Amino acid sequence: MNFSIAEENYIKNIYHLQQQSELVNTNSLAYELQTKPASVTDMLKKLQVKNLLDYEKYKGFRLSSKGNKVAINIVRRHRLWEFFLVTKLGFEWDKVHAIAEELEHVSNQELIQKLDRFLNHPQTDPHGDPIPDGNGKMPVIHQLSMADVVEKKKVIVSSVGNQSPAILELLNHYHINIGTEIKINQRFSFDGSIEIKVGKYAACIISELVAKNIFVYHD
Amino acid sequence: MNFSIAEENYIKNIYHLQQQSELVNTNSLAYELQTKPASVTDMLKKLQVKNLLDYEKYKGFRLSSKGNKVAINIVRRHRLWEFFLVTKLGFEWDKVHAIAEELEHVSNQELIQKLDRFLNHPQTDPHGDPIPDGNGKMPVIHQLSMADVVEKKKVIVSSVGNQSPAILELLNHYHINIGTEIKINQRFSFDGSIEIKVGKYAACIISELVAKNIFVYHD
DNA sequence: ATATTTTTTTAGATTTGTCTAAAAATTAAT
DNA sequence: ATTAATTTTTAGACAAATCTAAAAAAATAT
Ligand SMILES: [Mn+2]
Ligand SMILES: [Mn+2]
Ligand SMILES: [Mn+2]
Ligand SMILES: [Mn+2]
Repeated sequence: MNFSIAEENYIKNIYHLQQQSELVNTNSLAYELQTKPASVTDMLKKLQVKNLLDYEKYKGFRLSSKGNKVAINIVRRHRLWEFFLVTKLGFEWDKVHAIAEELEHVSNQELIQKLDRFLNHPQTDPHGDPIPDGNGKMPVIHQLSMADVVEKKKVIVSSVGNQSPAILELLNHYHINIGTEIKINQRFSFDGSIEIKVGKYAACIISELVAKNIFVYHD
Repeated sequence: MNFSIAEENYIKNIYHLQQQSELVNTNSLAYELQTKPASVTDMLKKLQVKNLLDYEKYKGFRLSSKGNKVAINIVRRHRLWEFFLVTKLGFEWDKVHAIAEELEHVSNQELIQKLDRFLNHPQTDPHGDPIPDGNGKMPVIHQLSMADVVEKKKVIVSSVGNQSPAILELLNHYHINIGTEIKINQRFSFDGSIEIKVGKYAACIISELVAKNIFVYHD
């Protein structure tokens, strides 16, 4: 079955919202898609008719198992293209989302299968998110963003999302490299900054933006 | 300026039809786009309003200079993606057109510029067609398909569009390789087949399909 | 020159996806 | 338990892109 770009964008965003809460509501999906609640309701009906959605008026909605499969396939395409854009074309990690948002809708099975092989079956996209395989299976990722690590944990830097000279300069200043051990001391909710301790250096604070771009191994 | 997928498909196909005849007519464009003449007329008006088209009712139409620039840009994207699909992803030359037909509409300047660099600024697509540069300049191509060579001409094989074992087996049988000198004896209009003479072997006939896939240097 | 055929355009309808404004249902507050 | 606020849905309109059927213009044939 083939879906329109609009349908695919709805499906994918429902999928993402479901990662946070079992049932999705009209307003949050409208916000996510930058559209109006009335438009969402219209589309929900169409998706329900196509058996992609479990939906009861006024009661919220969730993807059906069929809808879930479709969603994971779109996510797969999106993340593979993001990986391609960063590793092959040399894009910065923060510039690829908008482009992948378009590329994900080129839905040719063989294209994605060949792209996956060309990229050597990557496990995570440039933001550290897992790339589902052709059967929809998500790889278990041990790597995660430092912005998501709990306090008091010791971690080891596995990769850096942003390859720009600007962040590399900053990481150098913090004495952070691939393999560096970092202890998360405390997270400040005001701006999402985190106090960390790197090796034997004095504790210091990194911004939320920096934390998001440092990926670490977790035990 | 940004154009819809439908608009881009119209613009590109008008461009291609113009290569054969200065003025384009409604029916042939409708045929090319697999749509109805009435739909074409509708779109022509829209393109005229956007200054992409010189159009007078009942008198045929052609792209404006602005429309031409847009068209060449779409052609550039299409051919770069085709080149990518064949050389990087390992597609057969005859499978890439439909996919490039979709990819060409992902219109991000930086994406195309980086793709071009990644591919090492290719001059021709897998079908031997020239790839315009970022300024719309078409490279002068000395290579052309044997299906386009005039009779009595001697040529040298430069490349083969189709890399499949099936055609390679056949070319082997004809004693044709890269660098082989071929004389075009006669073209038969019934099926587009061509009688050729390869080296000192007896003259033989190749099908139009084979001829289209043999690219040659021309003096 | 008139009639016939072909090409092109118009008129009006349809599908998809969107919107605003108003109504209905649900949830929260008094 | 009413009232008020929020959320969701409906009703009706609109733009883009398409279609069919009919009218108009141009090209061709007699
Ligand atoms: Mn998208
Ligand atoms: Mn991502
Ligand atoms: Mn296209
Ligand atoms: Mn081509």
